[in-house]
Amino acid sequence: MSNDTSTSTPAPAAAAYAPAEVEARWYAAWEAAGCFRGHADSGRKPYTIVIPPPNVTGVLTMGHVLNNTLQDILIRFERMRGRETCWVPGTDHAGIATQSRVEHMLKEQENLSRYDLGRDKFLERVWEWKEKYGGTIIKQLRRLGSSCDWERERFTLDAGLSAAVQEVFIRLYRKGLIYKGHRIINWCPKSRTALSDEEVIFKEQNGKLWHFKYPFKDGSGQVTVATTRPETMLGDTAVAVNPQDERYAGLLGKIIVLPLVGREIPLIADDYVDPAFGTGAVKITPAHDPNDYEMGLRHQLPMINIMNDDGSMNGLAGAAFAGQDRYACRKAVVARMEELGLLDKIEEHKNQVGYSERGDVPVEPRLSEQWFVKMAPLAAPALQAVADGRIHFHPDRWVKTYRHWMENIKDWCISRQLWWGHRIPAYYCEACGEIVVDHAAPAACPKCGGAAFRQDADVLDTWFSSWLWPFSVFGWPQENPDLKAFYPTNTLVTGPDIIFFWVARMIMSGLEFRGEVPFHDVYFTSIIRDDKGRKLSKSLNNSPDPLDVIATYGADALRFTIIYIAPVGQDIRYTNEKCEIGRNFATKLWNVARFRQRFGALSPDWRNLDGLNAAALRPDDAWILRRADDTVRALTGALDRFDFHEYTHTLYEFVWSEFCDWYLESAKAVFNAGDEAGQAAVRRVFDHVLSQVLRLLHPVMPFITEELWGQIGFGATGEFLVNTAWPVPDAAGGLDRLGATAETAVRVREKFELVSAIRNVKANYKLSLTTRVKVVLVPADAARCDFLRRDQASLQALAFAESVEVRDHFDTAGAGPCAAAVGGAGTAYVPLAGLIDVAAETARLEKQAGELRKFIAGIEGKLGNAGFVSRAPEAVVAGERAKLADAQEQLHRVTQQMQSFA
RNA sequence: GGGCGGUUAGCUCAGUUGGUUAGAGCGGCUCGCUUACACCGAGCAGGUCACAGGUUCGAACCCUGUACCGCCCA
Repeated sequence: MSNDTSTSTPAPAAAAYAPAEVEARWYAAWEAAGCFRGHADSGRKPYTIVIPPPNVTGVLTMGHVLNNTLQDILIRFERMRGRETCWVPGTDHAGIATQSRVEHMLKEQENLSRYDLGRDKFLERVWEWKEKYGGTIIKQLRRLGSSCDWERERFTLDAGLSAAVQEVFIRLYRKGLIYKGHRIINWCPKSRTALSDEEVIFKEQNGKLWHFKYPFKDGSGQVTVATTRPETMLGDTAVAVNPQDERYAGLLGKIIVLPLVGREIPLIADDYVDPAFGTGAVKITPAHDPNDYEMGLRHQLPMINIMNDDGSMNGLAGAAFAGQDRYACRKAVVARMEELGLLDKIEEHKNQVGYSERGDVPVEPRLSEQWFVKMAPLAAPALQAVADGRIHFHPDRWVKTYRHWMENIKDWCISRQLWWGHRIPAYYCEACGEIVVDHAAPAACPKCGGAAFRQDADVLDTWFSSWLWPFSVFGWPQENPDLKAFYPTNTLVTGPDIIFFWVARMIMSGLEFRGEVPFHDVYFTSIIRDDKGRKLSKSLNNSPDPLDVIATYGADALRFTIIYIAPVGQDIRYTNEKCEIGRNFATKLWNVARFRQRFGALSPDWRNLDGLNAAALRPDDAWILRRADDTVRALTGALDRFDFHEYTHTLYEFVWSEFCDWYLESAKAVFNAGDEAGQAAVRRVFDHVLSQVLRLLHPVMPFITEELWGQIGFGATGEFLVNTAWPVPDAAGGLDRLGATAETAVRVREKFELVSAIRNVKANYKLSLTTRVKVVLVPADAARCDFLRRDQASLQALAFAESVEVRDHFDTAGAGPCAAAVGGAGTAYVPLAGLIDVAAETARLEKQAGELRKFIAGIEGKLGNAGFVSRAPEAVVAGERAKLADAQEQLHRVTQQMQSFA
């Protein structure tokens, strides 16, 4: 851009596109103009997406880039198609992550723990932190170009969303679907809270299997048990064997004296025990293992919890071990057992150890009183909604994963021993202990009349608010126009890693509380990996910062690249250098615009082809119009099918390999030499197609397309490409009437192939592309002859020919040695006086002849097969015959040419 | 142990209901400043489609099995 006002000719735009300034300018303009706002009352058909709320402690990652680019593509596409789009952004409060972050900060900066501050003061500090740092990722999403409706930004701890959480808890409690119970749950000793099953990540470890001898009380011997967790023996209340196991048949019912503890425990039989594992005898610790817990219930065994909430041993573990960390205790137990001669042996053993997702320490299964959601009744309708197609998954194989989980669903532990989150709306009567679940503590206890209540100290799992997101963001439980207009939402874009955490639960809550599915389509994204196929992680230091990438390549380039390289349904291997794909493409586009601007103002009638007639169009014009139309069709279909790969690849191919490589070059012939009428016609076609390209490209590259749309002048002042209509394919045969038929397209393509053959001849003689040569063109037949004669100027320009003469015959004998480019459309003779190397030329033709012969042999093989001729569809057989005739004819021309050298 | 994906050019990946001379980008080689673009253009090379069977007139594509890699669930 030039600031020079003294001259009317602006300085030429730079050859390379510089995204930074353009991106900042347009995003601000869009937002200021309210382009992204969804209006519940517009009367237009809504299209809604709710963002998978990123963690409020989070920063933008490449995963977010992919996920949000996909959502933005859909939103921008549907907006251009005239839908009332609403993309709701926001963040979740991330209970454990946020609380730990602030606790860590307090410790570092003020040497305070949350207990030092107390609950209320601590929560004030967390809110302060949230206000200060919690908006990071939201700001970063703007840099990416995400066209979210920012006025609807939500946070899971907002008053409205908190009201929804409370309402849901109360309703489910009253319905009997939420209960409080003593269960074995997953305990994170680092965060000191219960976790749900989904928050446990199993890692394979090289552990050990310790074999301990447990003596019988009667002195008649002993039983050897094998365990991976020796410290838990302090809580053993039985030893179990399989009832079918003959080794132990006579020993059942014997009493064992538990070493180190002295407790008397029985030898029992239970089908659950696998006789093949270890010694076939298993120590049973009901308070510290889910399977043992079940067995404990079946056999009414005592359940002894031997650990504190931080993973250290408590008094029930015995005085010798109390206070020790669980792993220190493990060593101590083994050492003591060895001293006592009760350690039989130690084996190497690979096992799966559950880790806390957030705390990254081994989870301790622990008997504990928690709140649960009874899931089976919620799962049934959710299963049905996916089974009967009210919700579609893409790729649809995820349905199996979903179904398997839903059919084996377990109750959901929703209470967390944290302070940051939605406090459980349960009140306990101080007098009698009665539980009252309500919006507030009652005035009097319904049971004893007592007036003193204490609220449950715990908060709810963050996902217990996220699962309401598709309707809580619109104000539920208040009925209002937003909710009515925008729920159910249309499409959810998310990673398959949270299919259980979030997707499945949203479907359940949507059906339970709204009686309607929360969305109709779920698109599961790829997972981004580095070039070695490793997951991106902080510890590997292989996570590129998207903001750095945007600074280097531009947001459009990043967006385009990440979609372009995403394989269909597979993980992405990403490196920053791949963004060159998008950057180069943006530059290409930028230069198309620069090229166009050199040849006059925008055609006034670029919007459509009305009033054009076939006679005014060159074959090349007809070809590009037809190809553009094909492209509109293909891209619309691709986006409808969530085929983002096809969308970007088809677009790239069309713009680069057809519009730029051929049409633009062909247009030069007219722009540089044609008459005014001819130039106007080509400008109009060029502009029409370019307008389609910019619109088609806008969903994935919003910034540069908006910039060029404005620069070229497609939009009136104040009009945004964002709000411009998506191109529609030709419906009424308009293109056919302009001669832009499929047949024309084939003929033009054939002509281009001939041009390539001529260029090949030049390259073979080390002549530069632009070296002017004479070309004598002999078309393959009369129809092609007519066709090629229609526009020799294009042929001449594309081939960089000094002249092109179209003849029905060429006597090579008279003209002397001559190179020949043989293509389907005909033979192009290139007399290269003094340059012809007969041996090289023969070799080149011989190679082509070899290829043709191989091809012919293949087809002859097929056609010689009686089965093929009689069974294959007629059209296929006819097609093969046509190809054969064509190839034979070409081969004839090639061999003839070789003979001319003889 | 159960389930799901993958195996196509040196690398990363396409390949629509079985009929293509199996494609693209990057990388490689040879030319080239042709006033849109060297973040470019032209040309070229490069693949027994993991393996073994089967179905079919015809298989990268469908079926069975095997091997290896990855993910999810127990």
